[in-house]
Amino acid sequence: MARGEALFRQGDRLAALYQVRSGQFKSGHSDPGGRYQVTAFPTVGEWLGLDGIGTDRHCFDVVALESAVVVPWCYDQWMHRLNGDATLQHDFHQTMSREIVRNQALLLLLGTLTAEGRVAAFVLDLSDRLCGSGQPGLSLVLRMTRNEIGSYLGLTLETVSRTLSKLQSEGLLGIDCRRLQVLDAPALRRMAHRAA
Amino acid sequence: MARGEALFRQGDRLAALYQVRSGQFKSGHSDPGGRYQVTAFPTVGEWLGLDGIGTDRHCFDVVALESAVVVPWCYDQWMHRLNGDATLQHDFHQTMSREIVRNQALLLLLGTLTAEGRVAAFVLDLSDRLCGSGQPGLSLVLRMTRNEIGSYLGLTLETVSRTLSKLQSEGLLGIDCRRLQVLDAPALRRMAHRAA
DNA sequence: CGGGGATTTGAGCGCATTCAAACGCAGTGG
DNA sequence: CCACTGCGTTTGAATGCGCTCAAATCCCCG
Repeated sequence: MARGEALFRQGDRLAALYQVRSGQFKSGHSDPGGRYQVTAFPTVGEWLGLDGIGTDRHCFDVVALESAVVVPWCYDQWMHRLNGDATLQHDFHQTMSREIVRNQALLLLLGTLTAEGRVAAFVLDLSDRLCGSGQPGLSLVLRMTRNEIGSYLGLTLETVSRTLSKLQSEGLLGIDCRRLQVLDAPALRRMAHRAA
Repeated sequence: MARGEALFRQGDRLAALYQVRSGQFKSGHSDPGGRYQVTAFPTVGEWLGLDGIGTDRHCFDVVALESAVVVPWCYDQWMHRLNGDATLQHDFHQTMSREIVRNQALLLLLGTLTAEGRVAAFVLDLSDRLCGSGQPGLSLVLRMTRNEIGSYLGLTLETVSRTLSKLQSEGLLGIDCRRLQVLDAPALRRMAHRAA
């Protein structure tokens, strides 16, 4: 699918679950007041659409941030397969459970960290998921805007920009607009784990 | 189980899933830095222990805030039952999915609302879950401390206290230490949906 | 090469936090 | 019965972090 294209939209009926083969996505939600918040940046290996099982309708949008490939699994067929395969069923439950845990980690982040800690955690998380366990100096491309990052972290786009600049001036990471490299993962990790 | 007793603790091996029959609980997580954050206040009807499926170990503590009753389901037996019953399996998936969605709603809350909006949302959520759809004037008992509420909402205990006092002085709710009643649900709802 | 969105940077402000003190209440022991 | 202690709550004052408003610059893309 192409950059900017939606895999599904909030309110769509649940048709299939998807597994990401390549590409970065954003998953978001707009509330009654009309504002929009990014709730995740899914990427390779993750499942999309799990939010729709609860009510048969999707609660979030999922949009591709670059050209991407996903494998669709028709929901009914998938359930039928699970029902005959205890191992696959267990794997699937583990996936959903981990999704719950992942969100709770994010809650902790939003509830306790300063802007610096949030951005550090975001950078580490993204580099882990895109490059495997943070090899220092490895460069990656941020497909999302500062605004989207801010929405995800509960910050304004200006604060995100300022914080990235600050972390760069301290030598913890290199950043050239969308291109980013982690230089001092341990220091970032310390920020991400420290209290507000 | 008695007030203050733990159903399970972070790191415990997953033995069973539990359904709450009565009582209020808190679910929390302590991070490497040693700080503790409340991530939910489960109550009647909710499932406990779903976080443990992903890794076979629980990622959170669950502690009773008052004497409570839960129904345990041995995990292996439960999985076996699911495997032969497509309807039950679907119900269970819906439960897990809703858990995911619930957390994302909380993310939105922490990411976008002011202290006032957060407290309003908390009060409404709690009264909905304890009393059914907010009947005005109905009084309920907060089993958790201001500190626990603040931890859950990403605020300090002082801010929670101040905000509750303010909402009371505006006539939106009545509060006498642990006893609380919703007086103007629509106004609270507006606060909880308004932007920061 | 021009246009528009994204990004960076600055200045001032406001909300929530931090620090601090006083009060209420339950449990305990003299 | 009352002082004493500990914990939870309330309230006040001052600080500071992140937001708002604003302007300049960069970069992608047509």
